[in-house]
Order: sequence, then C-alpha cells, then structure tokens
Amino acid sequence: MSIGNTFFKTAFSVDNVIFGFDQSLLKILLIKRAERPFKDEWALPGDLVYPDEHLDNAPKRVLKELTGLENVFLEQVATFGKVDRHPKGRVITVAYYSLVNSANLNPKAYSFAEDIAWHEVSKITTLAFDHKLIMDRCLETLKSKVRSQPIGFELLPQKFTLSELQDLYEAVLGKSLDKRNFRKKIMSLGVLLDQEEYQQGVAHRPAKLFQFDRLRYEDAKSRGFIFEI
Amino acid sequence: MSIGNTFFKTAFSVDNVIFGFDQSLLKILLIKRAERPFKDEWALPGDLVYPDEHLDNAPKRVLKELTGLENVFLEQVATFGKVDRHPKGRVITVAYYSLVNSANLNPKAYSFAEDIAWHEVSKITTLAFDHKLIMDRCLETLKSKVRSQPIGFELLPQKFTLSELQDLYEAVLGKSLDKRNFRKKIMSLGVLLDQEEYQQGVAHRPAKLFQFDRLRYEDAKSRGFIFEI
DNA sequence: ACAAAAGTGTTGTGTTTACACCCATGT
DNA sequence: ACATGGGTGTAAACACAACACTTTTGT
Repeated sequence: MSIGNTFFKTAFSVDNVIFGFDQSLLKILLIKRAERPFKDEWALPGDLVYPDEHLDNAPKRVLKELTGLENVFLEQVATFGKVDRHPKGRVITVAYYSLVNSANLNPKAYSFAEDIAWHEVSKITTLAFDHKLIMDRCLETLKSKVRSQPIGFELLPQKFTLSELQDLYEAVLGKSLDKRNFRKKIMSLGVLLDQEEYQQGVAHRPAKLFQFDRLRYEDAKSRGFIFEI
Repeated sequence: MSIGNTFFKTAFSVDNVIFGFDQSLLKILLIKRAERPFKDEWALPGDLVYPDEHLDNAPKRVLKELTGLENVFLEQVATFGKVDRHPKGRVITVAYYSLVNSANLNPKAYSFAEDIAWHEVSKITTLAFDHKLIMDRCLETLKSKVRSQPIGFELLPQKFTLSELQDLYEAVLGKSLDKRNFRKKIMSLGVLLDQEEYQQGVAHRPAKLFQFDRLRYEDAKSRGFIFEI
C-alpha cells in the first residue's frame, strides 16, 4: 500500500435518519446512548464503517440490526467532516436517510444504546454530537425529493387512502394542501392503482384504498414521464 | 480515544470536479497522472484529507494549488466508498464540484500530475479510478441546481451578454432554448443589472452587457423569492 | 339525527410555449 | 451590400389556485 500511514488516523462512520409516518406525524427513530460521550442523550443510530465493507452497506447493516428491515428505501445525503465534531477523535460521518413503514415495527436497542424510540420530527430540538444538523439536512433532502420522486409511498402501508397520502405530504412539506387540487394532481399522474376496496369499521364514509403502481411508474419514466407534485 | 484501532485502516480523499465554460462549451479541469496506478491517464484532481483538516477545506486547498483561486463556488456532491475503488488500498472519497470563470486562468500541474488541461465534458468517455462515475454525478447535480439557483453566473465573466448566458444554460442542460422565452424569463426574475454598456469590436450589432445583482437576489430571496429557470 | 371524514367541478389567473422579422455593426 | 448575431411581441394552450356542498358510514 503506497499511501503513507499519516492518513489512517481518521475513522469513518455512517448515521442513519430513519423516517416513519404515524398518526399523521412525521417521526424519526432515535437511540438513547448508553455510553459516553453524550450518555443518556438521544442520537441518530449509526456505526463505524468496517475496513472491508462497502460504504453503502453500513447504513443497511445498522437499519437491519435496529428494525430487522431489509430492502427499504435508503439514500446517501451528505458527509460531515468538521475536525471536532466527535469529542473522542477524528470521525467523518456519512449521513443516510431511509423511509420505512413504521406500522408493526418493533425496533430493538442494540450495542451501545440503552433505549430506542420514535420521536416526532418537529419536536426535536437537540441531539447528541452534530446530529441535529444532520437530521435537518436529511429533512431538507426529503422535502425536496418527495416532490419530484414517488418516495412518499415508502412511508405508508401498501394500501392507503388518498387522505393518508395527503396527510403525509402535508407532514413532510410542513404546509397544508387543497384536497381537491391534491387529488386531481395525484390521480392525473396515473401511478395509483385503484384497489376497488374500502376502509372498514370507520365512523364515517369509508375511503377507497389505493396502491402505488411501481411498474407503471417505471414504464412511464422510461418514456420521459416526470413525477412532480 | 475509545474507538478501536481496527477502524483506522481507511484513508480519505476528496475529488474535485471543476467546471469551466469556454467557447460555448462546458469543460472540466483534469490532470494527467504522473504515477501509478493509472499513470498517464486523465483523472480528477484530488488529494487525501489531512487528519487535522476540516473536510470542506481539502477541496479548497486542491483548487487553490491548481488554479490559485479562492472564494469560488464549491459544493459537496456525494461520497464514494466501494471497497475496491482504489487499487492500492481502501480509500473513501468525497466528491465536490466547483464553478470557475476559466478566462485568464492558467492552471498548473502539481505534485503527482504531469499535465493539466481543460476537457470538454461531452467528449470525456473514460477517466482513472471511478472518476467518470463521479464526474457524471456532479454533472447531474449541476444540471439540477443551475435551474433552481443562480449559480450559472459563476461560470461567466462578471459582465456578460444574454446570449452568452443562454449558451451557458444550453451547454449545461444539453438542450437548446428559445431565445425570446429565455430572455423574458431571465429578465422577469429581476436579478440582472443592466450595465448600460455594450460589446466592442464585434462584426454585428453589439450586445448589451449585464451583471448578476447578488444583493438584489439575496434580498428577494429573504422575502421568499425563488429563482427558477 | 348527528358527527366525521370522503368525494367531487368550475372558473379565473398566471405561466409556458411556439413562432418571424427588423436592427446595428464590421468587412 | 452583405454577413452576423442582437433584439423584440403576441396569441393559444396549459397548469395552478381558489373555492362549498353532497355522500356514506357509525353511533
């Protein structure tokens, strides 16, 4: 290896902003640290990258350890590399965000975490390390991507109502949308599959259930179609 | 330092996609490697990140060494971390892109480069390492950002004509634009300062010169104005 | 019968596109 | 006088925003 040893003093981690959507609220999964530094404070789940591990594998590994989930939406956002961002040494971290359907999910605290829980995004004011900064950046990315790519569906169960979808967009974008205009827009994109099925046991007119039609979307995309809400 | 030594086997670099615009063509600055691996092949300029150096400083340092330029547009794009992307060891690299006005610029080959030159982006087919992939990713980012942020001006001299600006957008976006519609759009944004000055010595009707009005843009932005071409 | 959320169209306004000719300068 | 790029307006198509009432179910 011709690269001088001077350069192997830096460690490398990933941090994972795991978004979920529950009771019309946008949430993220946080761990409570069992160890110093920042013992007993809430932090993003993350880990060091193994020397023989593909960078993109590390956040997948973290996510699986926490939730058991695989093959969910996960994308790199940015890399944070201030010299003093970790009090114990030089650690450069790559931030990823993932979108999961949090229903029936029972996340488990692992390794140096003493607790794990969903936190409402809009109520988080501080986090360990520079994790608040990282979360904010991931949220910005989510806000901008959710309008130009069909990723919102990842946060919902497979079958959902149009109102649930609208609630989701409102939670992510942080603003309310006009019901009729929203429905016209989303239906005009032609990527929702009508399940001819309805909600049951609700104390009001039951809503129709829809499903994201990925095949149709991929097909349209290959012909130049652009998803835009 | 509580982080085990297992994790200090990875080195870290930055690579810099430096865009310039010249004769209506979008170009990037490449170095020809003087050393193995990939000796005599063209590559992105880059360097390892010093252990006590803020990550964001590294690409600035590289850019300054090459061109003497400071305070130019420079932004992080993504981090590439496949295990085998560097044949000599584990090197994770963070890609940045910068936009410079290449007129009167005399870049110098430095350290392990034997040559340096501007290459037309659309003619580049292969580069050392995974640098073609990195370049493509930066180009995608540029394409999308140039439409929603006033960064195109960074590639032009301070005073420019509307046709030069249109040529620039056409080169970046890779498609031609309607002259009248382009002018209506850009003028309606209200961020160009009319210099009441004209081209000289051209064999046709001389064009008016404009300048990007950064103050006015920042001001409008703070009131919710959105730049969009 | 009431409460609660689902579902549905129209109209005005603003934005985008398509398109062709005259103007000022240098040679 | 000719070649070269600079500069300008209008109309049609389309997209977006604003807005209120009826329907279906459970209690």
